[in-house]
Amino acid sequence: MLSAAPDKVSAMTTTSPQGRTELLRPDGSPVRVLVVDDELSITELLSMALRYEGWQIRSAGDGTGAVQTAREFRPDAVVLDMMLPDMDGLTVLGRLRRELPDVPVLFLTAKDAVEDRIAGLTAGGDDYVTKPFSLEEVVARLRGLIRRSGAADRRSDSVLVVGDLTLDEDSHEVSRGGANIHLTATEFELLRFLMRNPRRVLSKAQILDRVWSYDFGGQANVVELYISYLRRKIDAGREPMIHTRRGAGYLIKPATS
Amino acid sequence: MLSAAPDKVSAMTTTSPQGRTELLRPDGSPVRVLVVDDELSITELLSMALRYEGWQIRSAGDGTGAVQTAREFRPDAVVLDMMLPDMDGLTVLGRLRRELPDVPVLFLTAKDAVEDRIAGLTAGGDDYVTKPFSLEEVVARLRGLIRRSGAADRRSDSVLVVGDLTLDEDSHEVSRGGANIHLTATEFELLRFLMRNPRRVLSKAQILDRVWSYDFGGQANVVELYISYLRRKIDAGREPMIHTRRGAGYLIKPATS
DNA sequence: TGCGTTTCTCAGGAAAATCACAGGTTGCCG
DNA sequence: CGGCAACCTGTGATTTTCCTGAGAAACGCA
Repeated sequence: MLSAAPDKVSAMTTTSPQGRTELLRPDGSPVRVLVVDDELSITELLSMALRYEGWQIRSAGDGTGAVQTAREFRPDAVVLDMMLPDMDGLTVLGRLRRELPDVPVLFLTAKDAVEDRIAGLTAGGDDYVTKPFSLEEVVARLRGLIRRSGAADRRSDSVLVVGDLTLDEDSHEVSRGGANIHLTATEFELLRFLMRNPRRVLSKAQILDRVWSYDFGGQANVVELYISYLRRKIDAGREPMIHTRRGAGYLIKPATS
Repeated sequence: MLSAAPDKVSAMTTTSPQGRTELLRPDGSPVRVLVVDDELSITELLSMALRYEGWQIRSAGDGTGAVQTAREFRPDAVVLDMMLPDMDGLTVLGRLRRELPDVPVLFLTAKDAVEDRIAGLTAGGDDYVTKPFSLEEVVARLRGLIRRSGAADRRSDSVLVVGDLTLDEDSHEVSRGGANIHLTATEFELLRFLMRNPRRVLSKAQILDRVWSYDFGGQANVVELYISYLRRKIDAGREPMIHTRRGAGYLIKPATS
């Protein structure tokens, strides 16, 4: 096997004018991701979200198609549903690996299947999320996988910084002005979403769509509630960083400005 | 390097951004490992895990293939199942040795295999693990073999340190703040895995995949249980180093922070 | 074989997180 | 300034996640 894999992604990053951090391949071309799921609604949802990340997406509805597409598309990462109509998830994995030995895979599994036997899936550096998932979660995991699969440089990529607020995606640690802040899982994901889009107004609908699972059926005011929680922990006493744009949404920005 | 011992690996190490220590060959190229087993699922699993260590992997399904591959791949270490379809383990070993006199070999044996026969073999600096194995165990043994086969410097590499907690991979000694701590085999492997990934959240699935045998079919809460055991021994009374990230996993970090 | 150790299952309970609900507050408009 | 819509947040019920004691089974060793 050739070591200098031509399709390897280095953890090169660039920051777009909007302040969004994007992953790019060494030659500056967009990252390529293959999405495999038999439910069209899922592939559509994922494709849209991942395209929004600036990535190039292809999708397949079964194992055969996945392998075929992988062969010519040569993705940098694969999102793979474990429940496919034509073949077992592990079989697909094996065939994918024959085409692309080093490609990282993000598995999608049913919630109750986790206990059964996901043996060894995360051992090779791969990862998984359970259905129903939130888009932020999928994107975050994918970014992690891609980052780690490339040249293992750039640790700073796992840390988001806005003003004196920092969020470490590896250790899940958040601090403002040096002081550690404990966040719950949902608070963490919400803050991550805000911080990945600094100085940009995010509507409640957008937030709901990205941070909460796609099957969330609750009241829209959970967003208000969690923004409230975050403020208590992030802005408590200090100059506020989380701002409300009445009728539009919320945004985060450095305190001093 | 070309003249003296072209395939020799010095125990040169480098520390990746994540804090993981990697083995490298003197010229900076990745370590090469040949995996030999007739069960495809085993070679796949091992290849995945070892590749994740940053090593270059080739695999073979029988003795003939192993010798052939070894000839041109010239690995720095070999993982060799003693039960191969075409020839006896000892025969394979002999032929391998003719190709690569100094390469260290990690034997895979069935649990009930005659142990004394293996014991004789490992006298030459080789090592073995019994099936079913845990990936952490295989990786650790391989690292040891490779480290020892190279220039015999850097034994300090076998000691992991996080804060005032130290773990010696060679002697299996663990101590915190000078005080010796006795751990069982499983506790030791779990702690080693945590300490090899300090300040990094490790999910229960990840831990299960690396620390427990690949055929473990039990409840995922063994991880919780062993974390509990470790805390009793490591953190007892002291400032805790093992932390729970609810809904995400566990991580270890120095107490003072 | 027998005994101490280790591994693991099971289950109860504690703690934490999530979210609905509802009343209070704020900003905006005429 | 009044009224309305949008937003904020206290309270508590429900659910999820985690911790740990007790004991059974497997193991290791003499």
